[in-house]
Amino acid sequence: MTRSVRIALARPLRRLFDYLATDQQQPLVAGQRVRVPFGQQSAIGLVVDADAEAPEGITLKSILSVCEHWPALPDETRSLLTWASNYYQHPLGECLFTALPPALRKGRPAERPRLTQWQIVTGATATLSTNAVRQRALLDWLSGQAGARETSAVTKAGFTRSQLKALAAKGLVIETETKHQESTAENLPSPPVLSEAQRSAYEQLAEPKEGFTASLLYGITGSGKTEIYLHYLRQHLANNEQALVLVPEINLTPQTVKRFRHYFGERIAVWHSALNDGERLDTWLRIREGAPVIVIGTRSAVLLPFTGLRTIVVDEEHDSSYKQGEGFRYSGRDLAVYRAHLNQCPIILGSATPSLESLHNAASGKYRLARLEERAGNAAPPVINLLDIRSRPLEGGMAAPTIQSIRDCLARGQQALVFVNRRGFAPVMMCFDCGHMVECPRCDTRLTYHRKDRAMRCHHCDYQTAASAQCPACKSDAFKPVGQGTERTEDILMQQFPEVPVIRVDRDSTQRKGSIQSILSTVNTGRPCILVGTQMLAKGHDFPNVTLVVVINADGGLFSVDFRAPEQLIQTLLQVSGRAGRGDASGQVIIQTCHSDHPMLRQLASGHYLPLADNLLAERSGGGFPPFRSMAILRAEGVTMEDSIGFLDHAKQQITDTQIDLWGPLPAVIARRADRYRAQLVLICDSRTRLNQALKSLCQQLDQQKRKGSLRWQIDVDPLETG
DNA sequence: AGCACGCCGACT
DNA sequence: GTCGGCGTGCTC
Repeated sequence: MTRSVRIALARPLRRLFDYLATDQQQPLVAGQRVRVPFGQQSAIGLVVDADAEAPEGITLKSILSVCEHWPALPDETRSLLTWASNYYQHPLGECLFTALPPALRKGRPAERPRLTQWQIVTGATATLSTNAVRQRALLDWLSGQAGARETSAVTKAGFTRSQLKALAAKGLVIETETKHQESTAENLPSPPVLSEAQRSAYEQLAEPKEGFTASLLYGITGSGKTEIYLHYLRQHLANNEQALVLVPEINLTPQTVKRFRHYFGERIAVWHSALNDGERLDTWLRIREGAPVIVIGTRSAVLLPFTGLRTIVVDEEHDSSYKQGEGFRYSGRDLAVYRAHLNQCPIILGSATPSLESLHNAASGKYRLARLEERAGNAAPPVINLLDIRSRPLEGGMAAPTIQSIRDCLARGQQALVFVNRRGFAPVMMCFDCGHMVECPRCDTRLTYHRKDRAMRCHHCDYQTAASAQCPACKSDAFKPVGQGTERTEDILMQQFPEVPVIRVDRDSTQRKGSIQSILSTVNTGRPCILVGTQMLAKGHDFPNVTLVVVINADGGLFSVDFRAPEQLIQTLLQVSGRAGRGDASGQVIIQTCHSDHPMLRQLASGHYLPLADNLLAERSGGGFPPFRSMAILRAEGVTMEDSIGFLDHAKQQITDTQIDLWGPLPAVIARRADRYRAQLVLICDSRTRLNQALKSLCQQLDQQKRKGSLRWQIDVDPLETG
């Protein structure tokens, strides 16, 4: 019986490949990177099993080379991904490779990029030409620095690599290489003192000596959860141990990092999508080497190669950005819980509006619950008012009492925040004579209007076209945008309040003007102003002088087809309400609605999340939805709807377990996207294990069967969106 | 995913 | 008569 090496490749294939190890090579171990021949080319592979039984009837090829003599992926990370591959039914190779930084995926050496420093050459005589303005400035800046500075420090000061190179060529500065070293014993301040309420919540958290324990930290907005995390890390993390702090994309701001650096200095490592390949490789290897880092990162940080992970924190655990929306559709939060389990270490899940999943786990005793229901400092909880806007005239989406409240707020010298709940809402172009709306030629969507560049765009594909002044159907001039996009509201506010700045914060305005920080500099002065915006305003940012929050339209999520919509609506409304009155002045919230008698909204006005969540959980239980049952969706996308539905019907027949309920197949809510027709089959089951088994065998069968090449399918386990 | 092989339209 | 379109099949 011959032996072979089983290898995973970064290909969307639900299978592994076997190779022969050459004699002169050292014995391989799982997790090692190798280069192997694959088809007509070569590829980087990861060893999954170094001593497998060779398959019969195939002539195996030999491994070409070994990238390094140690496993790039440590055992624990590999276990995590192997589990995830099985749980999410995603090919193992693709799962393993998403945990490698791009440089290592491409076969680059696993070495930390050189750390170069630059310093002035004393006594250099070369002269700079008078037009070398930036080089002159750089030279001045460098001579003002004590000793050599790293390249990153130079670029942070506003200079460029090419300016450095130019000065080096003239012999005016010199480049030196230094070694990476973990800084030792910095003199760092103790975390801020905890309040009575914070201390009591802190004491309810599990301690590391208890092994794997998940704690759900329910702390209302403004209660100071971050201070609790800081204390916990300081108290329980030894100097040689690693920790992971997951945060939603939007919350990973320079301020957040600065706050952690203040208390943990150079131990803090940051991981997010904006890092370049060099930075990714450097941070990744630092973690792989076992440096005692505290990583603050977004979703993908849960896949980093820790070897001494002892504490995990997931902040805003309910946040939907923890779920990857395509490809390897993992939940960063759920993988974090599994990872804590693998490491037998504690995990803290924090939120002001915990997910129903986590609350359910707390209720069933799987998680322990720590409650923090007092705001830090002097801040009182905001008062929430429902304003019924039925048969009230609106201007830019706002009723007269709303505008009056904004006026009063500004008159008191305070700031107002106007939140446009635009989930599924955008300004579309409509003809007021014939009612014509412009649709995307490739999708079942309407084009949205963007005033900045007078363009109409599809939010679901890359289609765009110039906006016309007349209705394309009847040539009427009454062709205008309708809806309550932020732009319309901004207009009206500027008309009504010409004396104060109106600051719009949404994806458009932040992309155009750079960082959200610069946009918010006006807000930070504390002077009266109005913030108008979408989701972005609801989380993360602290606006001490905002005392009034207006929600333009709360009703979007009340009657949605998506079973998660009510939960998301409540979470968003409470999160945005939490922006009001975080300083000394108390806050007020106005929620405009056409359903002020809706029980859910009435309960929301009391400001308490947990009773609301209980009711929502009861509804989920009654309807047989998650978290009481497990759900997965099989999605298909083909050239015609018949192809997609036909494929799903066929798949449906292959699911033999009668304990699995099958809903559909049905066309997706947006049935046509980029000229492809989408449909889905929902699978739901009491037992997660049974569902997993069924999905596994379904995948196997579907992989084997021939089908139209144009048909694509995918599985989404624990889907967030069921449209 | 990539790549090759394989059959049908507009071009030097 | 060829170049190239992308449908189909294979990769240890």
